[in-house]
Amino acid sequence: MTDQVREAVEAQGTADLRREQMLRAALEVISERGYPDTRIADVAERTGISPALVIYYFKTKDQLLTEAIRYSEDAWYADGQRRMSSLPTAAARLEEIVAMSCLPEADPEPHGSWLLWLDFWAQAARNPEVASVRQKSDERWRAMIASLVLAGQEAGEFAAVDAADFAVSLSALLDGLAIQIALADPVVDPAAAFKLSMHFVANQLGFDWSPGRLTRGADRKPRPRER
Amino acid sequence: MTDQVREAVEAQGTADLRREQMLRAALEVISERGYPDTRIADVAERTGISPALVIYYFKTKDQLLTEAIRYSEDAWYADGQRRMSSLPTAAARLEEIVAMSCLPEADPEPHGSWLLWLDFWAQAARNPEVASVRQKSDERWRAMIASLVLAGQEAGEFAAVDAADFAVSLSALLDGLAIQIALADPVVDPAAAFKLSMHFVANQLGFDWSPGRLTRGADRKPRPRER
DNA sequence: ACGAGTTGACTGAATGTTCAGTCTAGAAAC
DNA sequence: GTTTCTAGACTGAACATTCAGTCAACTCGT
Repeated sequence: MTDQVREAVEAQGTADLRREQMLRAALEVISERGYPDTRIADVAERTGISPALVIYYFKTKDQLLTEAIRYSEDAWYADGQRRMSSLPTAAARLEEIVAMSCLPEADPEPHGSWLLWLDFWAQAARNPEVASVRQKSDERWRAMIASLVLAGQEAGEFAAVDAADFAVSLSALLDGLAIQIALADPVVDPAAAFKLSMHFVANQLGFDWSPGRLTRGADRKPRPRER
Repeated sequence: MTDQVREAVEAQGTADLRREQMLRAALEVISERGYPDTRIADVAERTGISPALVIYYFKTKDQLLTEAIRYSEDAWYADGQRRMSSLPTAAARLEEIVAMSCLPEADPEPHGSWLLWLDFWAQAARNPEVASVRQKSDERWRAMIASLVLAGQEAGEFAAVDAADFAVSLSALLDGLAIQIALADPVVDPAAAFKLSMHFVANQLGFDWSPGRLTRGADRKPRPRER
């Protein structure tokens, strides 16, 4: 662990490393305590530095938290792109996306990322900075879905639905299910959410899908952690 | 105004009246400032009383806010029941439900109720009291949808889909769209959300639906306010 | 009918805590 | 030897909650 850190220190400037450590720590704390109850002191402690240093890097608490959210968003999106890049068909990529939204998989903190979304949304309601991050993120997300649909249609995999409308619907559905998953609703577990989503997708796009077609979770090698 | 208040005082105990005033004030403040930034002083000021009295009625701030949310939930659900009761077909009732989730209509505070949901979810993530309120509320909501579907199926209006699955999907879709609406996403306005939802419903349940079938918003008499 | 007791609603002024952000000065890097 | 990092101690403000009591409306014994 210390070695990893040291390597990283060599690799990039101390400053950048520190920044990232703090951002990551901030994300951890946010998902544990919630955005409003996250204290500078928590982030400092987890990073192993003094609270003053946090303020030195990020002028204000708000900036720290906002940047943390931006960081998380970017990581999530990049992760999506990376995962999809290795899959051949549009259908498989769509399935990967849906899985990413529904299934915890190798995620370390049990419900971490999902809870983050809830705070994120609530914060976006009043904080314009956060609102703009969220808006862009959603835009990207929908664009990703839409372009996948278009690709699938060109390849003859999918029926001719309106890609933009489909993107809005699917992303909304996934968001709604994510809420239930994040809050551990007894009737909507991840697997059920995944199945429902895929049925929706297959039905709308007119292709066949049955559960377990891709053996998820069994044959995956441990991915490098991020977020 | 003073007369109304006086009447109300006669009608029910002073205590109950006060409670309700505070709960309503709390909801207003929550949707303006957000749950975490709601101060007891705000609620007191809006009710025209001293902060101490708020604590006198609700032992802690947390209790006040939790009860406010419960109050709001109950009102919303009761409103749904009331609205549906006057509609003849299952399809019309479903449409009413969807409209209630998507369209601001005569709602006074512009985005009030929707923002409330975001805070509500975020809060449910860590506050068990709130979590249980949310859970029950969602249960009710899905049960309402499912029973509507069953009724429609018995009446021969709807196709034979699994009612429970449909309820989960529709409520998730509506939640997801509600987020976009609450956060004023430029591409997902209420009307578009309504249309998308109804297409989903009609498609799943196998009936025809075209926008504007029921002339919404034109022929409605002003309903008594609540929430 | 009336005044001493009783109760419930209510308040203003503390109290105490929790934090974000500042200040000063030392260590390290360049 | 100056700039960049870093920490510890500190301040000031914002709040939730407590406390000690006021005030009005009642009961009920006489």
